[in-house]
Amino acid sequence: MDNTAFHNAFQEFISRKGMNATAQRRIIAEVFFRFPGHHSLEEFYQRVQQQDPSIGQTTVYRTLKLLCEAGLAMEIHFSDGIARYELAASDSHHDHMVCVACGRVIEIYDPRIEKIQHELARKYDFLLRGHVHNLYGVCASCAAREQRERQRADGGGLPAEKEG
Amino acid sequence: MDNTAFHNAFQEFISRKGMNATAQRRIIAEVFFRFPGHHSLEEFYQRVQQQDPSIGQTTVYRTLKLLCEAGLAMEIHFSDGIARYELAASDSHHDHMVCVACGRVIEIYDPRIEKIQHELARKYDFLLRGHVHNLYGVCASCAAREQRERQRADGGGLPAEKEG
DNA sequence: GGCATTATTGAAAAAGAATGTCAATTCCTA
DNA sequence: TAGGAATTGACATTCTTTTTCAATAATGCC
Repeated sequence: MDNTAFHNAFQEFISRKGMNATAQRRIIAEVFFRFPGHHSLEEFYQRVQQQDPSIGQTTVYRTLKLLCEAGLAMEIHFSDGIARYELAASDSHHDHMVCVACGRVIEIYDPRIEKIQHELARKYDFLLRGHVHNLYGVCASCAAREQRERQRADGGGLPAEKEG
Repeated sequence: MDNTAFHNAFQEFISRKGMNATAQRRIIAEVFFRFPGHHSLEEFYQRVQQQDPSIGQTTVYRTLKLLCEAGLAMEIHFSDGIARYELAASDSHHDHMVCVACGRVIEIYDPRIEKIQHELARKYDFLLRGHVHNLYGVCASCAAREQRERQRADGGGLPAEKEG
């Protein structure tokens, strides 16, 4: 996979802002573009450390913010309160099915939604940069577990005579 | 608006779990059911304080978690890292068009998306509790402003002969 | 190439939010 | 109403995000 276009876009943003293209920024951007999926600051920091242990967490943090400003990254939130970052490329998708019980995340993709999103952007006169689309619910196994717990609670608490 | 059904559901959950129905829990649930929209712990706490200043933040926090467990509340995250809670009623919509430049938020609603969401939940065997759907982009006026700034940046650096 | 200026870095501290602790209080059952 | 368990609320702790600031590195100028 070639990420030249991303690097160029970042470079261009950096110089337009009158900022310096430093080795740290290059390495962090590199890691970001090559590490698919949505990851926390900590996870990116670990990866960056492998590349160059001298780079600090603060710099990773700031560079991720910078990538967001440049429109190349997106900060997304599931339900655990930890910020995650992922590629905000127009062909990357941010549709997730999140289990509120166990935290499991399934990536989903439906071209119809993409199509409608573009329609809506046109309707409201927006230049679409990305989106976050999280469906929250309870996955099958957690639903089953909750069901069992509910039954145990009924059965254990007091022998229920009444129905419903 | 009558929230009896919600209160009953909460009551039922409380007793099913073998928990006590306390005055605090009743007041907090009351505030939650009557305070429309998505609010942070702090905001709910303020409201509860008005009702009963003796109730502590911890109890509000715990009761909101309880409401989530009961499937009556949902914890949602925008992009500021603060957890917000809102009614997990099936008819609540969370679709927003957000301008990343000026922060303007337009509420959107498209029944086709709702329909697809239910389809997807079925496909992945999830019990849907709610969703967050944010489209991020640049609104028309901000896009125009950014365009001007880009041109000024070009013009300022070196006298540009070419037209964009 | 060397120097001054300015931006950037990274360790540590601060700020902020979420969660845990525990003695005091309240609630439920008998 | 008494006993035992659950709950409460002030505070402490943990965890993440953000700021601070002295040291360092990059850029432009000569």
